[in-house]
Amino acid sequence: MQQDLHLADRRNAILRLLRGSVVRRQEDLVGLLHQQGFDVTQSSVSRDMRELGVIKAQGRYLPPGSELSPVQGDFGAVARFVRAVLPSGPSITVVKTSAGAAGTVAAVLDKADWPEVVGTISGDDTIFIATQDQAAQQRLIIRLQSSFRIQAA
Amino acid sequence: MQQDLHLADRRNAILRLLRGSVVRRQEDLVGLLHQQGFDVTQSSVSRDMRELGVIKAQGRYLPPGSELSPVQGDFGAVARFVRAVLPSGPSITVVKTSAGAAGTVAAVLDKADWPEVVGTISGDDTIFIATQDQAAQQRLIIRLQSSFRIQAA
DNA sequence: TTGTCTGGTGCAAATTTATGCACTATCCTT
DNA sequence: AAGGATAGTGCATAAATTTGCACCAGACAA
Repeated sequence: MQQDLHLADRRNAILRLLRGSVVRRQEDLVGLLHQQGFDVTQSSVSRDMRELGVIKAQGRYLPPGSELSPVQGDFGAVARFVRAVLPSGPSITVVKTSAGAAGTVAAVLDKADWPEVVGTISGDDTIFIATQDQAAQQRLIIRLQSSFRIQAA
Repeated sequence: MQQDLHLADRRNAILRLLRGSVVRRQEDLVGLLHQQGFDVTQSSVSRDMRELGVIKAQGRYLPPGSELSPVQGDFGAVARFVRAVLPSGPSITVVKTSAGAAGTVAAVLDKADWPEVVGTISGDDTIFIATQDQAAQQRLIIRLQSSFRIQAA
């Protein structure tokens, strides 16, 4: 199939468009492609998406390589300060952060107002989180690890 | 909203399920959740997805942190061997790979049979790709960078 | 307690996305 | 040159996801 310029060009255009603009629906892409002279229907765009390995996240389409940037709430912003999440006994969970960042991270946690959290206090690089019991603690840890994308202790 | 155990538990369960199984439709998730005792409809799952920042790629749902999806075709498998993509004049593009990997990478490229490629030859850690003209070369470079997820030269 | 307010939900309808089928242009093989 | 595969596509339709609306339960203030 050497010389199917149309298809190849269109797919490159799609990748470029996804990088440059916010595309929420395949129809949007159809419109943008039309502006650039590509006469194509949503059907083909749907197939292109699959072929290119395009990702849909937070309600928008993103090109394959793009880092899952659009963070998740405020967590993405502080995730890099979090060093570890460790249980201490059945109801206390300790979050270690880089120096001076505990307050910032704790603020985000407080704001999140998670149901399993009874209370938190934070020092310079450490946060103590109290949960009602071990079950809640386990849920909390799963959630923390997920939110900050860290590996299990 | 302190103590909405139901919702919090369900969302943690969703994250766990997404990590452990291949979920292609929200209905699948509804089924899995039912098995675990969560009585919920697809509507709520849809909302959970948005809230959790779940990603949909290659036709399946993935938890937020999960690193860039299960490769795209064969490219994912060899992407880590690719060191750089550089233009040489208006029609030759050079791909640098780790020692000994050029052949493997070239094989994948040949198999892809991209329209803008006229021909390729490979050494031990270098691949030369010939394109018809500069326009094709540019499209090729964009495509290579996208496929191998490397930053522009 | 009683009246408000708010978050979470299901239902059903609207919107989006995926796909079966038919058709065309090309490429290959003979 | 002819016949038979194949890829790419649009159309129409099926399948999947999102969303407006109404309702309900718990939290709060008076």
